[in-house]
Amino acid sequence: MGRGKIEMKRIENRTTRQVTFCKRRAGLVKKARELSVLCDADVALIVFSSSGRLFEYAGSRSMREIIQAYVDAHEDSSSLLQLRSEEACVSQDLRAELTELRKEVESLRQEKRRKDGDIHDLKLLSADELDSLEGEVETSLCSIRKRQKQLYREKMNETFRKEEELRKENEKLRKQVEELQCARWEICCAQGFEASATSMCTSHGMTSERSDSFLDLRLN
Amino acid sequence: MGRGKIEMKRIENRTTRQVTFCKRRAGLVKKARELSVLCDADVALIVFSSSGRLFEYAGSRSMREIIQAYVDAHEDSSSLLQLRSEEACVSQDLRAELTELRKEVESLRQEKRRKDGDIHDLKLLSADELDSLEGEVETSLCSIRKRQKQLYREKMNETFRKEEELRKENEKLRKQVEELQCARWEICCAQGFEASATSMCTSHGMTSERSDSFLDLRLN
DNA sequence: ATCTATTAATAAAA
DNA sequence: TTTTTATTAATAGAT
Repeated sequence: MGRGKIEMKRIENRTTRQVTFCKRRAGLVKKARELSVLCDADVALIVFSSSGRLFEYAGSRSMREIIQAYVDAHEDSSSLLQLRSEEACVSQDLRAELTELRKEVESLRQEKRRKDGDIHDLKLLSADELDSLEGEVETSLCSIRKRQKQLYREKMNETFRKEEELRKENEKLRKQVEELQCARWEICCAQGFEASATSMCTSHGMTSERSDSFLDLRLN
Repeated sequence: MGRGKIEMKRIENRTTRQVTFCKRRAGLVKKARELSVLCDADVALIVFSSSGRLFEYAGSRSMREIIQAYVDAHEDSSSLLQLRSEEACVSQDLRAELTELRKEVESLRQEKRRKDGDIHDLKLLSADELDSLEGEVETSLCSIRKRQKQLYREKMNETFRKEEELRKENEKLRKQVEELQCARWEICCAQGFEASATSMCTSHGMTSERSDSFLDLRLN
């Protein structure tokens, strides 16, 4: 990407090297930031120019935190690094908790990655370890499906219960309606059969069909 | 640079984010190496994926040396006053980290319990959440089984390779034996056929069967 | 993992 | 230095 390719070796011309350093350093920092933002990653970049000038970038967390995390990940070499400021400022028990928590988070994350089937972590396992992991995950899957079924049953039961409730209520309402209609019918009878029955029914918006079947029921 | 621009914010789709992370991490490391080589710079790059996996690159010098140089550069350039405020910040940072870690441990533990199929935790999930959990665990199981098969194939290939090696060695040895026996036979011939052939063969513990087939081969 | 249409980075020149 | 511009490189989305 440029007016021509360049060989991947130290640029001999001092000026060209300096210019390239400036441009590429800026590009590298930009890319580091993009990785951090797009992928929610912690990125730390330290660059010393050939003349010894320091440039740095830290995304998501502070440089100190990221370096600390790096050191934690290489526990055995931690003594080689001096992080005196931490020693000076944090009380003993707080630091102990921090160490414990870091360890636990690391171990939980690793276990999570394995259970998530991350290929990089699975590659660290032997055939036997893989088998037992498979067993664990299978068991989990069974439990999850069992719970799904249980939840499904619960919901169905709930639905049935509601249905039954509604059915009973319907029945009750139907009876009330019937009783009320019956009462009204009797009033009709009391006022005289031939003249008033049809006028009452039609004046309350009943269809002649509905009215007929009602009459059928009452008269049979 | 791709089939379209992308917004510079966290990629929400988990799969896309992971793929992008892989690609861009590789790109970033490549660029870091190029800067280091072309411009003779010391470059240190530390990347933690969102799942906590560590990736690193150190050019020109070791990571430890570059980090040490970084720490030294900060110590040298800070006055007493600046150092104090920095330390105060560091202490703040640690407290914040502690809080974050506690939260993360709790959330990882809960997720673990869910993935382990703990009924109490599963009961907190809705049907939809259960479905997506089921999907995740199924996918994990597939990955684990894929890795099992891969490992199995690798082992088989190794076995085949060894077998082939042994077969070839056997062949070579068989030829050596044949040549030696042939040479011995010629000596026998030179000493006279009828009298000495049988006595020589039997005197070196050959079974008559093996001896016969050998004679057959040589005489046909 | 591999491919390819696009965008992004940058080498050289100004 | 910074800007411009011709080229190469990186990579998003698809497969």
